[in-house]
Amino acid sequence: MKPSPEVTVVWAALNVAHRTIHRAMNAELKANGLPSLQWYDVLWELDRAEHGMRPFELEKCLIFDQYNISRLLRRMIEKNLVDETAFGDDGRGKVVRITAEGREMRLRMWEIYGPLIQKHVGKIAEAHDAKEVGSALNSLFDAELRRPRQ
Amino acid sequence: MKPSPEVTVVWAALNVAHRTIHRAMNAELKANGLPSLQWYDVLWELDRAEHGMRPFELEKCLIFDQYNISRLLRRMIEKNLVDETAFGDDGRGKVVRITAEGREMRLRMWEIYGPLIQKHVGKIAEAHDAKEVGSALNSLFDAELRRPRQ
DNA sequence: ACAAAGTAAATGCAAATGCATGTAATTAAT
DNA sequence: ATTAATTACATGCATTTGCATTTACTTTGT
Repeated sequence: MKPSPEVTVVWAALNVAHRTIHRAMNAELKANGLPSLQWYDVLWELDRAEHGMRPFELEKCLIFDQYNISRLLRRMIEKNLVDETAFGDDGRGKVVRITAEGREMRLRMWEIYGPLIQKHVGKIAEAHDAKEVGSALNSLFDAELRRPRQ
Repeated sequence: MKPSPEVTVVWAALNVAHRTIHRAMNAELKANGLPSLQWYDVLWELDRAEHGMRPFELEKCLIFDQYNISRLLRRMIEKNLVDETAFGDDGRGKVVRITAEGREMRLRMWEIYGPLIQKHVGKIAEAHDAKEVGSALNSLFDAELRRPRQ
């Protein structure tokens, strides 16, 4: 079935908005000597997880590929933002936790990132109903693992 | 300035929607032996350009980095989807054009891609005003180079 | 109990990307 | 007219990603 013009417009706009904003944010983070948004997402999920998380949980809730989570975690562990411990109940598994240093890093990132969200995405609230748009976008994917985000 | 919760929800939803849909579409294209959405975007822009385009124009309208466009075009030229000719008026420049094979490829991709847009993004039209959402998303970036898209 | 199937995570190798810089041509400045 | 600054595009090198496969357990089926 061919896509309707309205739907196509949504898709095109979604792409452009995402790319433009994402690249601007990453550039700004980098300019401040901070890691990328990817790292923020991991830190944020781990910061909220009371008892750490399994890599496969991160994989699902952040929509990463398994091998990417695996390697990203290794890099973050090397930087002491995250640590890992074996998971007793299942010999294959492990649990990753954010470190104190990781929490600090997340906060430093948030000082930059938070205002950037408002700057780039806040425009939407000027002429549109942000709640409506958020809910519309949320309807676009099958949510199983969604947890509220800061 | 800290971001408002509504705005943050829009941003989070924008990210999840984009990633989920993008990865599903690319997976489907690959499963059909077709190139990625990136390639589609280039083919589409070139298909509409009557007299070819300069790489720097593609760079701007597709929001690519200069070196990425440069290398992407090289790969597409190697596959005979695109060809290049020197640009007479400016010795530094060149003009790239879609080939007949490139047009064919775009159509083959569109047969898969079009329905996927409807499938993944069409949901939005069930419970929301797609035009409103499209316009809201379009308000998120400063558009200079926007041209309507199929 | 044992083999077969499934799941969690890591990894070797190839391809793509990011970053800095290079090359060549054009435009601006004095 | 010469030099300096800018623009268009390419590229070497390091990092990251994608893909396929591997390793090490666990669960299921008989």
